[in-house]
Amino acid sequence: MSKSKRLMELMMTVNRMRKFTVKELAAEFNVSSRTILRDLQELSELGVPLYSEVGPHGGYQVLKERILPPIAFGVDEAVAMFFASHALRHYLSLPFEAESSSALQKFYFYMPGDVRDRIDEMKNRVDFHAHDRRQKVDCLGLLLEAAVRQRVVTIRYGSKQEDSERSIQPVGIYASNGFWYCPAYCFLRRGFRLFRCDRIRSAAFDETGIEPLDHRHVHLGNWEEFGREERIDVRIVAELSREGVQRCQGELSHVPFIAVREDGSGRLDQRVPESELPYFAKFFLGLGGEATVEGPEELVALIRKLLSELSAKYGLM
Amino acid sequence: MSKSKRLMELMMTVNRMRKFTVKELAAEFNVSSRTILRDLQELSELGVPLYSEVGPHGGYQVLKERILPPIAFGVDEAVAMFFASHALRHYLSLPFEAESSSALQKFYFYMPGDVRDRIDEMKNRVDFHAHDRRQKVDCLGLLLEAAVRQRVVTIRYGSKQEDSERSIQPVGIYASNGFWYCPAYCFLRRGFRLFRCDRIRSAAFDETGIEPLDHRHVHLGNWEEFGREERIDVRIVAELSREGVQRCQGELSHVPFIAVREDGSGRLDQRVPESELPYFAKFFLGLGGEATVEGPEELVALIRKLLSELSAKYGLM
DNA sequence: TATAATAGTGACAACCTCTGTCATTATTAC
DNA sequence: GTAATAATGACAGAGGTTGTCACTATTATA
Repeated sequence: MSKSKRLMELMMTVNRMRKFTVKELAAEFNVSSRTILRDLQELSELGVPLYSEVGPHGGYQVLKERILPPIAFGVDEAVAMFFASHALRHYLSLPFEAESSSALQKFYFYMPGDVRDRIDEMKNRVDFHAHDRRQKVDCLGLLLEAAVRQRVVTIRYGSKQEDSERSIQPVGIYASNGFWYCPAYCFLRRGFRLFRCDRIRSAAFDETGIEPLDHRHVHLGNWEEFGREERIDVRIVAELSREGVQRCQGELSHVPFIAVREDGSGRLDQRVPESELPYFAKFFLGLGGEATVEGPEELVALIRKLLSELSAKYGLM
Repeated sequence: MSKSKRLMELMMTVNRMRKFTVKELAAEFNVSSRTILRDLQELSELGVPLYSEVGPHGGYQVLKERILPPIAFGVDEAVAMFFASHALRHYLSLPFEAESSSALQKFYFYMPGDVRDRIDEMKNRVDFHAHDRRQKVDCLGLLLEAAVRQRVVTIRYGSKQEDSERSIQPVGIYASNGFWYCPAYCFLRRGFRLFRCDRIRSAAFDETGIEPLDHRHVHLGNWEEFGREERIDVRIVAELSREGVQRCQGELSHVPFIAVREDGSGRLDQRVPESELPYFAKFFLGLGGEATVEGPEELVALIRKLLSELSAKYGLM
């Protein structure tokens, strides 16, 4: 094998292995230890961050900075990755320690000229928005670590009514609509609940010895299925104007079932958990004249109640 | 310079240059043409997709698949890029032709073992949500191309009231809240307007010969500043409950100015364009009892009007 | 049709780099 | 102390690399 090829393969090999000795590599590549030593020095000069320790159980290591081997990317692929990563700048807080901007700069810098040109062209023309939030969330890394390692976390949580202390076992974290959310098993409520990370005032791994539950099979994709047996559905029916249809499609978090007519108006007919009726009452109120709720009766009653409260507040009755 | 180093640099060089001849490279690297030919063949064997043409104006080219040279990434950097790109799967439509998933697979495949482990651990535990939408948008690529190349596009647009045909010159496109938006200069209204891409029923480059305007200085970051001279601000003041504060922070698209008190309640005091008062009237109505609007008088009047309409509709008066 | 520009191949000798071996030093765990 | 490991230097020989030259093939252009 020629030296150049050996160097390339060596680069990949040392990246694959956490730890290795010169002897091992010499055996693997069928060359002498002396040669491997010289090769490793050359890799070092090429930028691979090697670190060595002498003595028994010593050996070589690659430091946490790894070399990504040469990868063939199509222009569009590289561009897509670039803008996806670029979108992370909208997040004030990320669960990763490193700033993604450094990775982005490297990526950009090493890109072939025409890809870079393409990116430059598009730089101010494409974006994946996220709501910009001022609030910084410090606990993301801890929550993620807890989710990965199945650990219990004690948090102080500011819910709608008041602050409370509780122990949770996170399922994971996700960003949505500019906020970070953490679904977790709540030992207080004995069930899965959704927490908003910016309302977590403080968080730390549990020290009181609460035994973690085995929730390795629960993840972001399926946690909602667990512990929701008490859910009762009611059927909402509402008549929507053209604008009402558009706002429902835009603002409801789950894609609503709406039969849309030729002229753009439509009719919503959807089952929702009974517990969410207060939310929908306010939602349809916010649509003003664009929506007319026909059922269920409880929902209409809630809307009437809100209406009279508001009428009183604004001096109409 | 040693052969290995020359090969590495050669790889970067050919990636940087669109087109090149053997002679040029020979001059640049101070070696003979024969050597460069041998090197290029070796690069070819290593996977760089080279293509050559003989004759005058011939030469070498690298095909559109480019080789990304070795890059040193920290674990966190690679992880961040991975998840950012992973988030693109939420988008049914993207302005890039390539599927980002192919890039992601390559990226993942070539990653050092421990980085891959780290990603696997986190795979179902971190996510950047985007509202999942059923609608597919076909015109994204065209709009983006038009924005980059300063071209005029003729669209059929379904606005709040009705469908209409108009010529626009896109500024760019961005995804927000699950929808794609396209700010553009509208030749019909003679000003910049925001279009929602899924409401663009059809789009094509203009054929009627409308002269594009020079809007190269207008981009996603500043387009709102152009052509908004008629804007009149009014000052909204509202008292908010704890929940009201949270909903305002979550749902208003611009970060609102809210003075938050110890107990979580707060007071909003913000200037907004007068034209948006109808929107805010409905918004505050949707907050129900969590908000009490104190001013301006026009806003309160709008709310009262909505209230009495709704009261009539729901049989309260 | 001739000419020039380009890629591509083969051969060969000179040169230089790479490789293995050996000797040696330094460090550290056990 | 001993064994395991990295690190360095010297040297000779093997083998790879390079430049030159001669030649072929293709193609745009005058």
